[in-house]
Amino acid sequence: MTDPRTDPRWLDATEMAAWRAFLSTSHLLERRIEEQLKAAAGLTHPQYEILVRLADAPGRRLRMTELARGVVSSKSALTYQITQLEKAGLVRRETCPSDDRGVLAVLTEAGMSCLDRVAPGHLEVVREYLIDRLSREELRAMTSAMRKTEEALRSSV
Amino acid sequence: MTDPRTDPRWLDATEMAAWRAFLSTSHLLERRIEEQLKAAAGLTHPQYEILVRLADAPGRRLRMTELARGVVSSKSALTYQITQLEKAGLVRRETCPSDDRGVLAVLTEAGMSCLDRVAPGHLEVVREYLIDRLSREELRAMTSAMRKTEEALRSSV
DNA sequence: CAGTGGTCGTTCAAATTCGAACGACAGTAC
DNA sequence: GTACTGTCGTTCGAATTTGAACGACCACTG
Repeated sequence: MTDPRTDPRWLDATEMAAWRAFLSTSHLLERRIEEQLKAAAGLTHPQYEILVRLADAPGRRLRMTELARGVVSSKSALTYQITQLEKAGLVRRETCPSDDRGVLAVLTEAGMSCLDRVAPGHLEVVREYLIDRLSREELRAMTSAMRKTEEALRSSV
Repeated sequence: MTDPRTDPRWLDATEMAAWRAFLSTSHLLERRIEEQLKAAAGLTHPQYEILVRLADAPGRRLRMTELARGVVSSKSALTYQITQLEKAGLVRRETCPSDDRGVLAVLTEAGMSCLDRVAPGHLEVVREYLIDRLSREELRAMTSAMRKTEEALRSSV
């Protein structure tokens, strides 16, 4: 384990360029996606991601904590967003039958049809700016890289 | 130009996996970086990025709008953060000599030494979770991919 | 010089985020 | 059963972000 106080290993030009490109691009893409979702459905990106995760889950329902892990947000942020989505009728809360502490977020029919309506336009943005611009080899390498980092970050918490 | 309403080109499994890995990883990494910077220096990531951009700029100063472009934030968010950094003594404002509307954000000596103090620990995180885990080929492919997307997003606005 | 359209940075209200603290419940040990 | 330790989801206050609206200024036109 290196000690950054005594061994400041700077990034070389190539590494720094990679990091900055990643950083700028993730922010720019986030901005663009947010804009598209807001215009198309009045949804924020976190809200959309919640709907997606629920739609993929067995029974279209997930425990709050598990959902928070999936969408990478704090528990309190999820509580807030589920409340918003509940007001909009896209999600409802159920108490967990096997654990009285637990709460299940459940995708409603309205939520499902909202997702069906919004997903194509959203995915078109993802295609237009990211997926369709990458060669098959770039796509493969990026996925591999992202997975390594994701695994490292998830297992370190 | 395809119409998402009539031609919903879904992402195949490989593409979807790539997109989700990118999304989760960028959020997880953002979280980890935020945590490290907060603990090490009481800085947020946006604040740190502002210091970096100013340190790299000629004369260690940049126009507000140009700086906002660089760090990918709204103008109002930048106004807020520059005010915070000014209170901390890391940045000061100057009026632009060539344009009375303009404001220059200038990195102070304290700001420069703060950056020197904080950068190694920050870059160590970037290394530990991203850079050092990637092969040279993955790094190259990721940079190429990110640049394509970044350029597309910057030129479309 | 007055007029016009655009850019600059700031202000404002509203929405969202986070971490810390909390009460409620689960699981285990004794 | 009682006590202890940990997890669950929520609440709270503080900090931050956003887009819209604003006044100030620039550059150009006539």
